Amino acid sequence: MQDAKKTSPRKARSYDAAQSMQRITDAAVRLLSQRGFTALGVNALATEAGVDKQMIYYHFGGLDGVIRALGAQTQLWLGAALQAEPGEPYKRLVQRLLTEYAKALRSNPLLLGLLAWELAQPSEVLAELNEVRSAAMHAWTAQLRAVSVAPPVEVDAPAINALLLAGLQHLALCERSVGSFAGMDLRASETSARLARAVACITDRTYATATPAQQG
Amino acid sequence: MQDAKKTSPRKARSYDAAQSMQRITDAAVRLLSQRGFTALGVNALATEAGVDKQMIYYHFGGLDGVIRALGAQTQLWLGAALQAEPGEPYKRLVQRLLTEYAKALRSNPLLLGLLAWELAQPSEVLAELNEVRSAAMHAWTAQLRAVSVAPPVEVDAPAINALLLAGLQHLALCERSVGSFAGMDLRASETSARLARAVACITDRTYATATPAQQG
DNA sequence: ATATAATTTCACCACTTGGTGAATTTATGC
DNA sequence: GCATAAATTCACCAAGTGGTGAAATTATAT
Repeated sequence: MQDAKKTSPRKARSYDAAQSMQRITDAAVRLLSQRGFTALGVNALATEAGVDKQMIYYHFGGLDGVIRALGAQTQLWLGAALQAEPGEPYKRLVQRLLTEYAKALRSNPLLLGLLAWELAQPSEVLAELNEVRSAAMHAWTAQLRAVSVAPPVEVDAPAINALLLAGLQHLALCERSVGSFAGMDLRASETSARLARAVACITDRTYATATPAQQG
Repeated sequence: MQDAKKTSPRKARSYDAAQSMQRITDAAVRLLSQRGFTALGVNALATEAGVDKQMIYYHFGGLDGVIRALGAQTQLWLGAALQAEPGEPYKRLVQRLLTEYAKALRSNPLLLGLLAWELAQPSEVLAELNEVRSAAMHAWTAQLRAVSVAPPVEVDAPAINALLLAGLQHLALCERSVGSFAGMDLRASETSARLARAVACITDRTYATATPAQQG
């Protein structure tokens, strides 16, 4: 009975700060991605983590600290997995980016929870996270712009891309909450493919710079 | 002093059910559009309305009843102000629709509050409102389809329109909460014009059916 | 005028919320 | 082994939550 402590010395410590913090952040992720930000209170979080709520104040200084830790721990803004290929035309690059972003977003319930939270209740902590996220995205697009080809000049590429990005983000949020938008069943199996094709179609035609050689 | 009751018989009734209900729904609109749905509790609503909270249960049966009344009272889904002009090409029609929708949405904080609420906390009552709203929108597009020209067949118009609509809606939500999206300052004066132009550009090029006569 | 129904207010309930002081238990350095 | 610090638990607080029963007030019909 009591030899369990010796067989696994790494796990069976009763007073382990790191483990407690991990439990708390894990529970926060669970609550936020499954039940939304309204369920993320001090009491509920402590209960979900199986820990006294005082631990939240002791280790993180409060709920805000947990949120910040969440941002530091998880990669909320998509890793730099997306790279520009050498001679890739701008329109195809944007298309690939958007569809990849949509896919990544749909499989990241934590980020979706944070985004919904920010839309409903803007706060300083969430603004911090947003700051970091958008800064990363900015740097990433800048690095992209340096490497890849230039966008067409005759259109307002930033506005267009923002609009499409916002659309995909909104549809991801709707899929998770209501499940549909404007009559489209977002949880249907073919929907994501339809949207990907729509993105492709839009980028293809909108970023078609006075094509030197007409094809198809 | 006591003649005030006789001078304005319509207003100075102390026990007026209609007036109480109006006060409550008005207060609900105020709270929801200004402070978000987390501020819309039974107690806060009663206080804001200057009425005992029992009135909420007596007249509406609870908070849900107030929400339903909100949906019935206000026109949440844009009046039928948008009509298709006789020979208007599809792409211009869609463009006009989208920009009008964006404009109307931006000036309707109540609807924005409800949308944000639904994204964060899907509930039955909100689903009802959403149902009504999307049904109205569906009927409206159907009537539109009957009157106006047909959309191009070579593209998935519903998906494209949904994506653009979702983008505008998301940007409206972001404008109200964080104020920016993807590095764009949504509260800047020229932003709405930029977005309108982006929409015009996208629809113009995406819905350009093998144009019979090239102009411009 | 008066009885009755509609409307409003008051007082209270159990429960949850975020937050804190103090005691208790475990780890750690000497 | 022992003092000290770190980590955890417990007990409690004031304030706020949704909700209800019953009394009090006002309108209305007779």
